[in-house]
Amino acid sequence: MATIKDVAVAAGVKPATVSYVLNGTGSVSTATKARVLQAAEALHYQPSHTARSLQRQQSNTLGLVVPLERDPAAWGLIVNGLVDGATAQGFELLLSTAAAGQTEAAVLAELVHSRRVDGVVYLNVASDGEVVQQGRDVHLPLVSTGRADIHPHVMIDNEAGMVEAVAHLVVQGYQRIALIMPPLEWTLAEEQERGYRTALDEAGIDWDPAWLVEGGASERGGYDAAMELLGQDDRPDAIIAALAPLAFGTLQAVHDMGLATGRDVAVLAGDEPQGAAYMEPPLSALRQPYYALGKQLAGTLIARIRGEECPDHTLYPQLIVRRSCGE
Amino acid sequence: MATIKDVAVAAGVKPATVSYVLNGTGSVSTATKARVLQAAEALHYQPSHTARSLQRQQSNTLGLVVPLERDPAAWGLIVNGLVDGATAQGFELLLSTAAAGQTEAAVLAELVHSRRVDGVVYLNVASDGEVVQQGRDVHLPLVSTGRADIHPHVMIDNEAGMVEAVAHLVVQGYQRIALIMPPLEWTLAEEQERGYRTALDEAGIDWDPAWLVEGGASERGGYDAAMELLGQDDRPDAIIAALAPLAFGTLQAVHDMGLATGRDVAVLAGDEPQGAAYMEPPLSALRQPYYALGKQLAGTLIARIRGEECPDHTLYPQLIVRRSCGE
DNA sequence: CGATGTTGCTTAAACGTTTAAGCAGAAAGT
DNA sequence: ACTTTCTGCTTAAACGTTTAAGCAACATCG
Repeated sequence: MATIKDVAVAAGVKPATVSYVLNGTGSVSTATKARVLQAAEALHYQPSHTARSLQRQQSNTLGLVVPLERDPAAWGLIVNGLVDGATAQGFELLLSTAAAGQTEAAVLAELVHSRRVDGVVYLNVASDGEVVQQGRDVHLPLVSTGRADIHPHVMIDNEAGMVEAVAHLVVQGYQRIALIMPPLEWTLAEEQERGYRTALDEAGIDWDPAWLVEGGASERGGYDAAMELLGQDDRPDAIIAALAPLAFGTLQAVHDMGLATGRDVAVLAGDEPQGAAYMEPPLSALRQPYYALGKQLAGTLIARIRGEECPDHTLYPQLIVRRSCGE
Repeated sequence: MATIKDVAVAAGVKPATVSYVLNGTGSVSTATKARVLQAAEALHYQPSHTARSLQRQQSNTLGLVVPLERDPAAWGLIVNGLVDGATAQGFELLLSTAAAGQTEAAVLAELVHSRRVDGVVYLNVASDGEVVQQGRDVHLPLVSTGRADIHPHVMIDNEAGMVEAVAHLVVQGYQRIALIMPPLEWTLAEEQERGYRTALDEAGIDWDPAWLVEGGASERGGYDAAMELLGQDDRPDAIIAALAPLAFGTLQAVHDMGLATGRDVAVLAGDEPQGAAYMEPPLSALRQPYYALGKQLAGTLIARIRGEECPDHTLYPQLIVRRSCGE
């Protein structure tokens, strides 16, 4: 592989001159410039990213601490957004995840201390108390999502999304609206619950605490939770399932109870699964802006790295109304 | 950030000694060793990955050329497999994609010449003739999928998957089996068609060329293709849709023609969408081993990098039978 | 015509590691 | 007691860049 020295020799100059030509810094005669460019071209020369990083003390690379738990659907889109956002600004993306027995916090620390990235994206800071503290200590640019108290951040306003969903159900005439929540330790649970309460209070609707149940993150959990809800005396006439798997389980439960989704009980998913439009009935859902989240995270982090202004951002889920919550 | 020099000073030795201690090479007295370790600990010293890479001429990093077109569902799983496979062996993953107006081949070339990765994963080599040639030229370890003639590779045997699917439909008594294919320039199209023909020939069933239609990659394309198929005089009694979106479009078309999926016409997806089990009727499908693909790609590439044996691998789709193709 | 800039290149240091080679001093063998 | 071998450290070069500083040669100016 050709180095700057090879090019220098081929062009009959010293490496420094080659560097000046290639970077457009320094003053070089047109003749020399031409010879250098030609030599570089002929040798397929490309600077060693490693050597350049070492010297310049920056790598044009964004680090991503890959979460241990990855919601498969969301995850792919977030990575897409990140890589596109990074590439648009000339950055690349380095993925790092925990080896066996390692915590996410440790991965972050390693990434930071290895000095091979100019900044780090940390998803779901919330889930890890240790990291929150560490995030503050780190002097390397860091952008996160999931906690509003770490700056800069990009948030998805799940509360607003839930408010919109509940409000829509209310307008449709539903009065007994239940919510199957994700694991309570996820900040998502808290955010959605706030939205749920806010919307119902605002509508002046009394709600039964028994309509708020945790379903975990699995289809099975959603099924069990929905069965419990539907078995109540005063059973809900609408169920919001926070996650896609919970919604699947719910649909199954509604069916098994001999009820019809959309007629006997409305179902709305807090996260839109692929093919939601093709289920029977088509499934209403909140469409989460995962791609935009990734892209914005990259953009914000790069702004931060460059010392530009990097305001916090908030993105909103979009309510997609289909037949599973009436027509 | 602490460097090896800082540690050396703190421990009262020279940098080389620190290096020897930390890498376990060289002979150092236990006393000195202890002092060095303590100093390193106190300063939170971690070697600069960049400097180490420069010196060792290897980075413990795998490069991934991120395709321009990313099937969102598959993509997330493949990345998961890659990152887990890499991490398991102490490697990290660098994502690189084309900037505006850049080809995938150019990204590959840049990645290779930048000398910041020890090997490259290239998905869908097939789609890009330029890359095939380049792949052969590159002396950096390269692993691919999608073309059996580039070594090493990890393939998904789509032909076998299709044979299994068709054979199952035949056993179920279906005789007029149609196939909605992905874009014909994808190797997938060719592989699936081979499987389709093989299975039908083996079963001694005559098939009508009109039952093989291209549907592209969108729901709309699947809808149109299915409408065309179902409008024929001798309409098929079973439709295999190569991709998830094609399957969605097909389901819609069956419905719009006033037919019942699973009773009037069987539908089988060549790629299983999330929630397939919860559609009505539950959708039969080939489950693609995307995660395993990613993991194996990483494993194979690392073996190649280490100079170990790295045989080619073949993975198989798994047929998941549900009610959309009879009971 | 000598002082002053400017142009175009070179020299050399630096970035943070690793590692071959060197070299004292101690232990061991003759 | 004198070589030899080991132990434990240091010196210095190397990896491939960038960039400040140096320095000729030449142009410009009073």
